[in-house]
Parts: sequence; structure tokens; C-alpha cells
Amino acid sequence: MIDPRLLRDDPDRVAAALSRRGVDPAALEQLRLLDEQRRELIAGVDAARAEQRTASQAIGRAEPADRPALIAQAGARKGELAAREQQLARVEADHAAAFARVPNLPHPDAPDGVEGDGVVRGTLGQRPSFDFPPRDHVELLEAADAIDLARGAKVSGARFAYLKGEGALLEFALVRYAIDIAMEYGHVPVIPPVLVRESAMYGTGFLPTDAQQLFTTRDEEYYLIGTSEVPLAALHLDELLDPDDLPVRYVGYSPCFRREAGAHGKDTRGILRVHQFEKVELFSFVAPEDSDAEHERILAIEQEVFDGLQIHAQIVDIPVGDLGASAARKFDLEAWLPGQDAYREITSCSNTTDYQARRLRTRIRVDRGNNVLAHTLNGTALAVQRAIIALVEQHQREDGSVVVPARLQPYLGRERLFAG
RNA sequence: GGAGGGUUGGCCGAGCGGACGAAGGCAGCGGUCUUGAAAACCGCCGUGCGGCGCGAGUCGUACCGGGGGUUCGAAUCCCCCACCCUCCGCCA
Repeated sequence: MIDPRLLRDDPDRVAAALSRRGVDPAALEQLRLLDEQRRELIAGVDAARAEQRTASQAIGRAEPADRPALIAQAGARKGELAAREQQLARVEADHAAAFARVPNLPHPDAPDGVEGDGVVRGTLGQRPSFDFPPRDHVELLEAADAIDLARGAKVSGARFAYLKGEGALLEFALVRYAIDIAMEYGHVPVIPPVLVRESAMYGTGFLPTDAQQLFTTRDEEYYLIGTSEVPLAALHLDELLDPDDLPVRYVGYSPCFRREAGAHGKDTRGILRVHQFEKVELFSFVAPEDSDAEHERILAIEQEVFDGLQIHAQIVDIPVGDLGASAARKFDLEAWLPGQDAYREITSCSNTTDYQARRLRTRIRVDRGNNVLAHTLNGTALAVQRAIIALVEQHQREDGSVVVPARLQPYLGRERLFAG
């Protein structure tokens, strides 16, 4: 949620920032009016309550003989208060719903544009060249019996797969490798719940806007997380953090579930886009003034992870038109996939400034009640399936085997994969 | 799944219809004392929303797990829900 006070005090600035994301200024003006209406009603209700309270308290102090008259008098005011309260409740509900739909203010440095307009800010490694026609990950993994797509489809449907044998071992190795790097940067490892309540989805900004991407349980009591960002962000729901404890850094490992609604026919081959995948996720709570630096730090972790895997990728500053609702700025790592001859997203890190924290009510204690909202940031340390794709496609040899990068070898216990 | 007991401020814990934002203790902060520290003593010490003020602040209101109800008045009474604990059953 954006700051209603900022909209109140500086509506032009908010309108200018959000127009970069295509938000209609007229809609913001409506919001501002709603906010004004809300404040007027609050003043009225508070005054009515004050009156009623003093009247009731007087009854307690009065002589018993005088009470019946005072009670009748106080009782007469009840209806008016209730009516005002009802009106306020309606406006509060509209207010909350309307504000929930407004995306975060983009970072001033985030580039303009829509999907595809990202600015490349650097590259990792060298683009590998092959003196044979490179295979894609499906060919490589299936030949080695490291993946079973057909049976994944039989059991669970399209966009599901089994990782088997060296494919499964690869996951364990990659996960531990990524977690070790994150820990060196001070992130505390966490295995979070993967089923969460609606309040956690709402607080992290996935609801109401991304409802069509989420799986729910049959009784609809729970949502399946689309990323461990959700339970990690919600960890400090409704908490006041001590500034001495900051920054608070976590690295979560969990499965992630996505409906991929609207992606019909897109990336249907292999495990690039599946309904269930595993991910090692970085998450930080920081003081507002530190969030830009923390964003760079998270990006640095992602770079170290993929540098260590000797994967060639480019670092992209994502344009405002392609940002999720809660992000002010986002950097993606896009690895080159020889099987597609294209750069595809393998990690993503976002600075959500105070947008998530406002909904989650995660604040930082500051002197004399000037508490501030925390800034939250998230990033992919390693998305297992996509990392496997990049790794096997970039490090493949003509015989279909894969050279294991030196830094991963201790975790995998071998120098070659799929060597037969 | 069945039976019972709980949920109060950063923590512990009193309160069981009226002057309660809530006793007391611990922790924390400031001070007195001390060469320094400890101890002792004194003071301060919740959060949200809204109003006023340039500001330190100040006024109003809400909050005792969440929601609803009864009442002139609810932390206290009633209903629903969530969570925690104990016992039984089941279970990796």
C-alpha cells in the first residue's frame, strides 16, 4: 500500500510517479477525496464518542437516585453514534480496497518502458560457444534419466515433472551451495510454511492483484505460496523491530506453486515454467535509508551464486511497466540458454520499499514514538529448475555429459554429470 | 477427532460491570550517590488513527488474541472464530 499521507500532502508528486506505471491521475484524485471523506468522518465519530463517554462516566459518579434520568439521557444518543460509526465503516472499507489496488511508487532510477525495455547493466561470464549443435535441457536431462516429464504429466498434469537420479542430486547440491553463500552474507536459513492464510497473501501484496496465479486448498482456508517471499515477509507481521536488530536477513528454501494462468502455450517444453518448483529466496528487513544499498547487496549475492556456477547471464534493470505491484525497482539475472538461443530470467530481486511493510505493519522503533515502516527486499538466490536448465545447457559437452563447475563439485561429489 | 484449561503492555503478572491505558515486578532509558562499577533511591517508560502546532509537543479517539452482541457504560457478561497448553485417540 502506498502512503495515504503522501497522497494527501503531495498529490502531484504521487500522480507523477504513478503515471510512469500507467495509473490514471483521475483515479488517484478519487482516492484522495475518499481519504478526505474518511478523515471528516473520523473527526465526527471521535467527537460523538467523547460526548457519550463523558455522559456514561457521569452516571457512575452520580448519586443512585439521580441515575435513571441520566441513563435515559445518555441512551438517547446511542442511535446517532451508531449511524455515524456505520457510515465510517463503509468508507473505511472502500478506502482500504481502493488503496490496496494502487501499485508502489517506482524508484526514480528505474527505467521507463514496458516488458522488454529493460536496461542491461552488466554481464556475467562469457557466452559459451559450441562446436556441435547444443541440446536443450529436456534432451540432456531425459537422456540421463534425470527428469521424467511424461510421468509428471501422467500423475499431475501439464507443467509437472519428476527430478530423478543426478537431477535430484543436483537440486540438493545447488540448494546447499546457494544457502552457504547467502549465509556468508548474514542471511539466516529458514524453512517456512508453504501454506499461508489470506492475511499473509494480502500483506505481501499478492492479493488482491495476483489471485489468478495462486493455488488454494480445497477448503480455501489456505493459499499455497508462489514464493517463500510470502512467509518470510509475513514473519514480522504486526511487529515493531528494534533498530539494533537491523538488518534482519533470511534465506528461505521452499517449493513454490504457480497456476501460470494466462501463460497457455508459453514455455510448454521442459521445466522452465512449471506449476511447482523449488527456490532459495533471500529476504531482508532494513531501515528506509539502507534499502538501496541492500538491493545492491542482494544483487551481489545473486551474481556470486551464478558467477560461481560459471553461468553466463546479463543483469537487467527492469522497466517500471514490468514491475510487480509491490516493487519500486527490480533487477533480473537473465541467463543465456543455448537450447533457446535466448536470455531468460533466472533470478529477480526487488526493493519493495515500505509498500509491503505498510500492509504487514512491520515497523522500526525510533525515539519518542516516531516509529517508521521498515523497508523490505527480496531476491532469488537460486531457482532450482531454472538454474539446472542454465547449468546443463551451458556446460554440456558433445557426448551429452555436463561439466560440473569447480565450486559446485564439493556439493555434488563429482566433476561430471550424465557421464553414463 | 473427543474432553478440559488458557490468551492482558518488550517479558512476567493482577484485575471478574463504572474514576482502567490498565496494579505490581522484571527489562530498558534518564538522574542522585560513587574514583569507576554494583547496590540503593527518584523519575520516565505502549501502539494505531484523527485534530492543532514550524517544532519539542498537545488534544481527542481506539486497542487487554480476532470478530459480533448485551449495557447509559465491557479487559470484566454472552455468542462465533483463531491460536496455545494438558489428557485420550490417530500419526511421519
